[in-house]
Amino acid sequence: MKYSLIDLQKRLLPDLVSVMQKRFSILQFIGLMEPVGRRNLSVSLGVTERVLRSEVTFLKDQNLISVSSLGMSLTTEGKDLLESLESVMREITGIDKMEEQLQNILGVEKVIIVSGNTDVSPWVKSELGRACAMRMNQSLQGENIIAVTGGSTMAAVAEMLTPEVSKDFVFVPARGGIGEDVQNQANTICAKMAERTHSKHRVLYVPDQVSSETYQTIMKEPHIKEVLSLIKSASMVLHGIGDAITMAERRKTSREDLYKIQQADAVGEAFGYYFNESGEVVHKVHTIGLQLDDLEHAEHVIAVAGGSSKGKAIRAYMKQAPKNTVLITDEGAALQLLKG
Amino acid sequence: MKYSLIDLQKRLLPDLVSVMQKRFSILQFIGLMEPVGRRNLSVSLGVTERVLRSEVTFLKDQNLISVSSLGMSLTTEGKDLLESLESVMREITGIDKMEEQLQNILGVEKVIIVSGNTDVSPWVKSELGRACAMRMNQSLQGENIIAVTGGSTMAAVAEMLTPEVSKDFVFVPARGGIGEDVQNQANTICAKMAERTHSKHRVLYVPDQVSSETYQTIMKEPHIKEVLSLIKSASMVLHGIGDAITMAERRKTSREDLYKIQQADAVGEAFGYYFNESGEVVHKVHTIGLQLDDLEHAEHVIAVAGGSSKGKAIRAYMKQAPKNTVLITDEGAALQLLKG
DNA sequence: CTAAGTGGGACATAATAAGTCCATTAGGGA
DNA sequence: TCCCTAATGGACTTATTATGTCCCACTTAG
Repeated sequence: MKYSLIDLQKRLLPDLVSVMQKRFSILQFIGLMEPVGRRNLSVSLGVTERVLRSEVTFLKDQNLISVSSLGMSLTTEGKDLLESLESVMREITGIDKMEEQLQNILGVEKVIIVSGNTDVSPWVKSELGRACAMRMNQSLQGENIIAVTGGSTMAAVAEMLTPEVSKDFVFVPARGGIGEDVQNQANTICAKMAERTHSKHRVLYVPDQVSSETYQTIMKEPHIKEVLSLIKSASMVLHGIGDAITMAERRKTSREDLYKIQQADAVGEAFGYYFNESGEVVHKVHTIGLQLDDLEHAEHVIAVAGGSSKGKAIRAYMKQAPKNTVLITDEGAALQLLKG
Repeated sequence: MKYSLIDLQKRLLPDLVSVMQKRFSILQFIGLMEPVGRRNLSVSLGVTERVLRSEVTFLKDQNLISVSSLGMSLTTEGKDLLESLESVMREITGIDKMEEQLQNILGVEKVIIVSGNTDVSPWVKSELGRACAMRMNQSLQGENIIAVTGGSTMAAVAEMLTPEVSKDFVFVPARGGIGEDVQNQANTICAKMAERTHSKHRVLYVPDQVSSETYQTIMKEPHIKEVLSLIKSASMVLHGIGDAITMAERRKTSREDLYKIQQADAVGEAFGYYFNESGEVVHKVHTIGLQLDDLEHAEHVIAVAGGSSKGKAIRAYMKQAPKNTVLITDEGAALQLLKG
């Protein structure tokens, strides 16, 4: 894999872009409003006057702006620089801008975008995983219960976890009996995550379709009851988002359910819930564990999904998603979301 | 004029390159010596252990290196990054490296290189001027007497001065009677510099070739005496470096002097002194004002000259140049200097 | 078993950034 | 002409961050 200059720099100096962005927008505003005073400018930019002042002295030393008793203006040099910057910044901060835009559009806590498109470049899935692991590392400290769903994306997240993240985790499958191949089952993924972080996990095996009677019996099982209470008290929920039809087909969905899903124009799926384009729940896999309403009570909710083909699914689910959700996605999906 | 990405970044975040360089070399060393411990590494890199430690924790957080009880090693990611970095850094820090090398080779206080080649791109001369103005800004505060020579390069410096540099300057021509066209005469340039910085200047008009008798008379002139004493007490000397033959031809040099200069294989010229490739003075324009020996007593000496055609001249003069000289040149000349 | 190497914890201190308040001044409108 | 507003820049305090310093526990090679 080949890194671009800016990627290298981001890695070696992570707040390069944010600093550049800050100074760039100061120049931009001055260019727009010149001559302009500090107070005036600081409110426009939403920074305190003091930090603006520091920036201003810096820019003055760099000979990019000149100050007079009328206010600040760009120097000829500053104008030239700004001109070159305009095009460069669009490129550099494209992703950052997209994150911001999506945060606003989707109305969630945070959107994290990794560059690339999972549909085109499979390795981007690992990048999603890494971004998720990083986020977990940032948000969590000490003991935590983490509820996890299945899917290949979640499997990628598991692969990117390291013991450094923490050791006091308990991973639990978010819901029982969502039949997939073993490798991508929630139970398997929980085990993998626990292994990679040197922490613990629980399993939850329940038959998919059961009679009401059997259901009651199962629910009385102490082991099951414990896992269920763990799920309800999870401080973090980690889940993927899938394309409705793909998911339905992958699972052993009954013919009538499949028909129902198709008729209702379901496009998205997350932890067993199917959503149409308006974000309404049109079908729900009947099983125990985490329910949609429970999400709001979790401190952290991270949704991970990438690839332009998942754009619709993500948009659909996001209409229902609780505000405390953090969406981790890729450029491919992000562009789809913005197109909408 | 079009700025490149890295130029923009340097301007918006001046210590970007130095930070990148530092972290890059840490990665480089670890890659070379892994596994290696902190103490060991810190002496190799010549940084204190504590700052290395801060860097290490940073690199660890970035997942570029891994630490164990054996020491530090690169992660796979770190290796990938390093590989990409090797080529990028060569490019980015090429000029910085050249500056360092030339400082050592020439044995002067500082070498500042601007990118480009004055011979090819005329606008680079303005860049030289800007670099000089910046340097002046950095080194000088309060009241200063500045002795200046003539030449088109010095004229370019004058063009780039701004009132921000300071207002308490007195510009004086370094030497009298070095005949050139009016535009590039020391007197004209001093006037221009004074005008652009809102400060003062003096003029010094003396005939080129005079009899000993006339000379004595002139020297008694109070106005001349004052200017001469200003020159001797200048805290900064600003001068260009020229190609010997070109300069000799441009001046109204007598036939015998021209012959003398050519016979002595003079290649370089600065403030009326002609130097051969060994740096020996082979001819000297007889006039009053700044003498070569006076340079050592000036606090700051800035020599400005660019263009690959001036490489030889610069090298010749630099053999004589006082140690407190700051050389401002361009890539074209710098490459010539390094070739030698 | 020892000794030399390792990382990392803990704390003091220096350097830097940011918050806060105010003095001074230039320019524009009445 | 004069005053009022908005401007910068100085000065001080406080918070945050980087660095210097010392030491301890641990691993591993010999």
